Amino acid sequence: MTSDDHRPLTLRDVSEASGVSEMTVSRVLRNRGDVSQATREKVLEAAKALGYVPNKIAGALASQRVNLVAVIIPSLRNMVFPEVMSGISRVLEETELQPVVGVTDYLPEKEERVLYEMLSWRPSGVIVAGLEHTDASRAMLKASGIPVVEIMDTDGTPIDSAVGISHRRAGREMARAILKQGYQRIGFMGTKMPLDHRARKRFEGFTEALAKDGVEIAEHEFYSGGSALAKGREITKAMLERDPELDFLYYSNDMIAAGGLLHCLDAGIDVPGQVGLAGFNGVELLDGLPKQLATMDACRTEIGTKAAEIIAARVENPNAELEKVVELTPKLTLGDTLRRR
Amino acid sequence: MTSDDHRPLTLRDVSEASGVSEMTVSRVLRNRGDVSQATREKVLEAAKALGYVPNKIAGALASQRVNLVAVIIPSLRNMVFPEVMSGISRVLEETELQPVVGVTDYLPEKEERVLYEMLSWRPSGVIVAGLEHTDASRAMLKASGIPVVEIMDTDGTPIDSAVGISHRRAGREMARAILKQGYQRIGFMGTKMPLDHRARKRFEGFTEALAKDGVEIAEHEFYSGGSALAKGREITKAMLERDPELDFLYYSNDMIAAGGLLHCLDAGIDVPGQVGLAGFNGVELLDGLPKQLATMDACRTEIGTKAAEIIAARVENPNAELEKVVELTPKLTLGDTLRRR
DNA sequence: TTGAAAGCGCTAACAA
DNA sequence: TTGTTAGCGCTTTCAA
Repeated sequence: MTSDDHRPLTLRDVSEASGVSEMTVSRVLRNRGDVSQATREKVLEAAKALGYVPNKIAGALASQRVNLVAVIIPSLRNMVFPEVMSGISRVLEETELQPVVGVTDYLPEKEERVLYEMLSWRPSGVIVAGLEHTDASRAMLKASGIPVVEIMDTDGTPIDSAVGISHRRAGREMARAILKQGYQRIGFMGTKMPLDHRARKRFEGFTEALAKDGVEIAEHEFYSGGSALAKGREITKAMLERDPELDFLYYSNDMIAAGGLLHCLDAGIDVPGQVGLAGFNGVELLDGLPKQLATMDACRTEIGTKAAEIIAARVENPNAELEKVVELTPKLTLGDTLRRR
Repeated sequence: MTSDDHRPLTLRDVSEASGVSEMTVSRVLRNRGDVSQATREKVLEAAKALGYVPNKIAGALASQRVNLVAVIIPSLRNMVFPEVMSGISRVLEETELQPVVGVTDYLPEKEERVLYEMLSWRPSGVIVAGLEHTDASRAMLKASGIPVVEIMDTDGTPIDSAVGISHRRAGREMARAILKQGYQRIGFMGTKMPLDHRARKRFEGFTEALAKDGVEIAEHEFYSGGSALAKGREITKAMLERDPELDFLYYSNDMIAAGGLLHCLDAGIDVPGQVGLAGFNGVELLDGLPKQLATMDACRTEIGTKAAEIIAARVENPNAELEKVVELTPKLTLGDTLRRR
């Protein structure tokens, strides 16, 4: 039996192996301060030979600096969030900062737990989806004293700053576009998610703008679970059977809208002549459907990059004067399903 | 100007506020050791009133324990990995352990960097996608002395242990199923990813099994970039124009296969009579297409749960005797596109 | 350019 | 049941 019982290597081991003080080894490994070329090489060589990996736990405690940015999102299975993540990563890769993801499953209490957990690692900043949080979560974020960016949504008051789109406005604009094309008898389908505040706000903006023109939603249905594409087919079929006079269907996301489109094509319904369709999100994933869906893109990557830029700027200079709310403008795509001939 | 310059709270603050020693506060906050009900309440109250969030950096350094599991995957945008993640999370939620994700973008050098970064936080275990790594990465993993589970693939020799499917075998089985239905003139379409070893192994297994029956791939094409659905349409169209005699198309993933299916239906091609189709992955996302695609599911969630279970067991008992390689069996679904009438 | 000492905020181990 | 002491492995600060 050897004495190799896997004690992880420390600076001290590198120090001994290279005959240089721990302090100087530390300086070499961090590229800090002046170190002669000769010592630098000796140290690097020793570290590499031993396979030394620095202990960031100790480093962070000593330096009181943790180059982590907590990113708290509802889910990874909704393509929207991976896209936001890549925007964040792209920006942070240019800096010392690193994103760390936490997932809440759309549950406020879980968000609270995840947040507590992440804050206990003393990150340099927090990016969190949505403006709605438990009181305890808001309190923690405020007390943390670190930059906080709430993303995706701008309909509300941010704790510190916010980057996103106005979902109410998005709903209103879609409603206007639909009315403008002469559609009148409109059905709505969405997820049964009392906690998906953004979908709720879009729905509110949508009905509000319709109401201004004296139009009311003729039918609506909220689903949950299952494959979105299949669900979209299914509930579209059911809704059109209930009310065959419907001339437009608005969906809370592109996936169920795609299902709806496939149903309509199968059923020989003329789209967009007889029935128009629109979704929300602009998922590139779906380019290649028989017809291009009308949709509104949620500026996902841009939200990520902008949020990360704010965090980076605030970490760099905590007193930087930055806009508190960055409202991006979602782009409406009429596609082939929202253009009456 | 107040003295409130946002020094984060420490145990000492809670200790002073509650009149209990730091050590006892620490015990209460961690539910360790015996503490009288009275003290416990005093402490909890003080901690809550102050809004104290423990400093895990310090805790981890002192206890030499970090309840983090590094999960290193190529991408979050391929739905496969979020699904693996949810399997991992589900299991780890029952334990003290927490997953932390790192993304490599399918680049070995980036994997190496991410791994180094994660190991420097001294996690309790590592779950990493694939069996192919740089020498430096393997060395780090071996030297770390923590449990390592390589996931997705079992065609190779794991560093420590592995959970996945045999992609070679998956390719072979698909080939046999296709031949069995009497298809003879087969085209292959896949991603142009020299670094996607699993796709490569499936392709190898596929051609190998065909060769056993004296069949060779008639056409193949590798694409990159763009929306998979649109690409699938496009390259399928091109391939069928080049060789109209093809009677089967095998795709390296379900998304491009779906694009291919949509093209065939548009072009009035009888599927699966004239041309059969198959993909790989079994993405639930796509249920709801006009025809159900033949595919092979990659056991994504199960890979996640099993890998997490291994890590949890090894953390619990480092000497536990566990199987080194867990090979799961992918389920072949013939669907509507691989069944000659 | 290098080194020595002190301490980051917590917990293990032991003492009372 | 509670408290005291001594570090965990680094970095900051200051001295040489």
